[in-house]
Amino acid sequence: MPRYNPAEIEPRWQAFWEKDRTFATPELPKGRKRYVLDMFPYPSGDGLHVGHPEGYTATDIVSRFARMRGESVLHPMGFDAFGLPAEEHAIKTGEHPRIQTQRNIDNFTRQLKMLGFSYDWERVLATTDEGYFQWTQWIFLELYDTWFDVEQQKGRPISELPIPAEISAAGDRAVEAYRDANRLAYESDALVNWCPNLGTVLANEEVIDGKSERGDHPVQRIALRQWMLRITMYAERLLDGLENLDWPAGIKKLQQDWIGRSTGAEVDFYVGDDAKFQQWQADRAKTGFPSEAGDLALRVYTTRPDTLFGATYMVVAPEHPMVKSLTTTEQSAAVVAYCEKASFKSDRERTDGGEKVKTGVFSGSHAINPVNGKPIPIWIADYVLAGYGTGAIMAVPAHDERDFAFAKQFDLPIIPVVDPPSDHEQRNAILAGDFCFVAEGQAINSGKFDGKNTSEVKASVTASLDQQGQGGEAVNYKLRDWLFSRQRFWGEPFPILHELDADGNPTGIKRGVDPADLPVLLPDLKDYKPHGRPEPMLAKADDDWLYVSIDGKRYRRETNTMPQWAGSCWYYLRYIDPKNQQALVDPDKEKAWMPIDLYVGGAEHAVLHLLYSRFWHKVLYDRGHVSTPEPFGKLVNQGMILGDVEYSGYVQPDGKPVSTSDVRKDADGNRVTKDGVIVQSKSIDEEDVVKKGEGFVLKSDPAIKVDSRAHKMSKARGNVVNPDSVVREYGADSLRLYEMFMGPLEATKPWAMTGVGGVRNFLDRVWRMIVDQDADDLVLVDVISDDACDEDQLRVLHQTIRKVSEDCEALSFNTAIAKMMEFTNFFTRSDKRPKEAMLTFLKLLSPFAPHLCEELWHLLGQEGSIAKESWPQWDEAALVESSIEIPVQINGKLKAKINVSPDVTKDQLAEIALADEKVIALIDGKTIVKQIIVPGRLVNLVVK
RNA sequence: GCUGCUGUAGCUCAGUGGUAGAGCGCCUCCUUGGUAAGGAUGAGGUCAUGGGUUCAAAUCCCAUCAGCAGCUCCA
Repeated sequence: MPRYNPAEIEPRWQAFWEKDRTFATPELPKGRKRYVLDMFPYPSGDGLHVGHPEGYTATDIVSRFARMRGESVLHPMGFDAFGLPAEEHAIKTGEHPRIQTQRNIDNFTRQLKMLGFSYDWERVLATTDEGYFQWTQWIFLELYDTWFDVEQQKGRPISELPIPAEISAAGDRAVEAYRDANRLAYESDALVNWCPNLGTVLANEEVIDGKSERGDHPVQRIALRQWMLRITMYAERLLDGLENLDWPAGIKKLQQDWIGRSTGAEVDFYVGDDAKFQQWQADRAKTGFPSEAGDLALRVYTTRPDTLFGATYMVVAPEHPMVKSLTTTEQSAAVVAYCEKASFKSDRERTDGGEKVKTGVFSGSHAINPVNGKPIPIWIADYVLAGYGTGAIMAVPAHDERDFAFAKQFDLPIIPVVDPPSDHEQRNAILAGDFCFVAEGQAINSGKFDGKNTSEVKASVTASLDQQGQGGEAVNYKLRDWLFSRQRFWGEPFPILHELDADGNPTGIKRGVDPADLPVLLPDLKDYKPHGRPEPMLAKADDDWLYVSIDGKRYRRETNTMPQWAGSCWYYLRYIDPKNQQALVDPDKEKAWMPIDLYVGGAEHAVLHLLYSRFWHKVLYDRGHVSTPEPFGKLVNQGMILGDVEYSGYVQPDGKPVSTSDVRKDADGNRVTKDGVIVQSKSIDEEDVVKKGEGFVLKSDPAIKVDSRAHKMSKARGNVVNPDSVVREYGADSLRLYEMFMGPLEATKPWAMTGVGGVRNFLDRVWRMIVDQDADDLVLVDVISDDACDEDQLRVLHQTIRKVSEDCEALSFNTAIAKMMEFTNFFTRSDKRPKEAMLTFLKLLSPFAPHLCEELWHLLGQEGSIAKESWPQWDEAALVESSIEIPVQINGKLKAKINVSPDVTKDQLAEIALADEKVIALIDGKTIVKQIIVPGRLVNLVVK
């Protein structure tokens, strides 16, 4: 009884592929190349979940398909293995994170191999490998050695940075400081989440609502010395580069929005002694608009310079450097208190403070509006962010929602300066200053600009400010420099040394570790518990590690570590040449394999990983280490896999069910009925519900509507599906096939275990199409023959070849599978199954269900791996049917069908249609007004 | 609030102006000493709703409704 038994077949073929090195990649491609990449996983302790194999199966099918078409395919896998969970585990158990990490990698590897993916396992890497992070550190040194030439829009070696004469004159220290201020990797003070109770610095994701995730302790924001990467210099190129990428439009837009380019003007508002305003203006007219505003002016950035006449007050961020100098003695106490309070709020609290009630405090001083010489008050408020633009704004309450809300709150004047279109519903309210209008219109209350439209006024105001040296055009980006250091143990150490003076204090001079001395390994620690000080974990290391002497000078190692993003920024390059000890990648190999032809991963990496990688890649490109300006040519996001559909309804405290249509959310977030009775959510068995109209209702009471939806898989909900158990019950080929059959790759879709059973049935059917499972031995069914296909079989076969080929290219795997199911249904009904057709079919199915196909391929007497066979070609001639059915419509409605040869002409078709009995009856006594005849498609008669 | 995506059979989805389809599930019947088995039939659709364009609309246009996802003080 030789039944289909994946548990026996699958491990056997996996062992064969490994021994045979079936999927070993050539060092250099022969002929056409295809680089197919999965976003590599973080090897968590939970192992794979069913979301992982979705993308992995898709890329595996593409890779196997491309190989069979004669292409050289690079299809590697690795592990993004630095990360917080391993460190948390180390803190708890004292076990080195490397041990736990390796255990998890081993488990992931086992699971991935169990699924039969055709990775070239000889290229596997982990970001935690010393031979890997050596080059991560090397790239950091390259960033450290690079400055961005704005003129050329290009990163260049720091040795080529032009040094201004006054800096050279000030000596070597000044030159070095100038260089440091221009490097792509630089140090700066930045706010971190310091938790005094835990005695450690926390990552943003470890902080929830201002409390630590672990222990619920308060978290403070304190400034700490940090490494930053000057990604902002590449903003324009990161934006431009998106244009030619074959990426989902949504991801491109997310990146564009994240970069957030806006154009407007910078304007200086005089804040000095009133008496000297005219003198200042005259000076400015002579010198022009300086690069720094100086002490006498407050510089703002605005995208609406046309509304300058409506600026009735100014706001600076609490962190703005001029807060102190702008604050008067009387206001001092209030301002200090306000700023301190703001400093305890995280960015999140400041930006999503519930109802968005504006807070602020008056500084006591005034600025002079450059367009009309009028003094306006300067406020300090945290709705203005220090990090965007200049950290200060001119407030135009009539035409900006936030300024409007603030002006209402603090009773500040509102002057409309843009007249909305005359048909605007709120026009009178806007002109009265009672309503905010943010769109474009005609200038009013704006002196000589009155009557002009917004874009004209923008241009003329900017030009006139420029002439007076009080403003200029400016471009701004939302994108911020990348905070690149973490105060953690389990990350790449920075290859940087800080020079110490005779007393052991830092001199401020730094040097990179000599590339020959890389990698800088992590120190051995006795334990991984936080040391309780707001500084990095590596400061716990022994002096042996911490201090270095070079040429008689003493240095202390940098103790920050790199963030998890670092290793994932360039791993795709290392796969090309994973064992190279001379370079991060051999240039010839890099040229031959890059760019990546298909990159598949989750949409959660839409912005950060993909933007950071592109940034590093562009720096490497500028410095001549890679040959393509962009790394990822085509990107596809696989959709999320949700848990099985669940039904739920609401019940009152007495157990009485309530229809979901009668349940609302009250102010406290409770679910209540119309009468205010709080109800409980209750899950309902699938058998107790029935479909009615749009939704589902209780079988027992159709008036009660219930919710039906699939939820995200989570441990808490208990709906996580484990690939190990699916493979055990159904086999890897069934899991692979089901993941692809669920729906389009990009769609979010619910898991249904019955569906896995469905595709398993299909594979069983494929098995029985070829194997006689009723025989005692493993023999073929007797209907397998050496005859040729008949016409219908040939057509079905070639239709299938075409559909599967086209769908594999287009990543529409679900429809390809549906077609193969049809093929199987057709041929199992057939009592003559030509062997040639079976072999061709197995080749088509082999990228999807490789184990089963290898097995059947051999049972049909073939040698070698089916993975090495060439992909079938379809024959157009075989697709044509000898007779086709043509619909005949009367007035656009289908009334009859006629059978004709596919190549009949228009006239013949009309003749045949008009001779049809049904048609004759239907048009009897009527006049044919018009005949629409499309050969091969239809006949439509318009009659009266 | 803004943006994007999606509404076709019980479920998951094909179908880009011309006959409403597939797979799974379901019903009924048959076969079966290897049974979460196989075979054969069949039912099931206001193509979310309303309007428009057209000889003809699931498909194009407008509006509405519903669901999902993401973003949100960026001056």
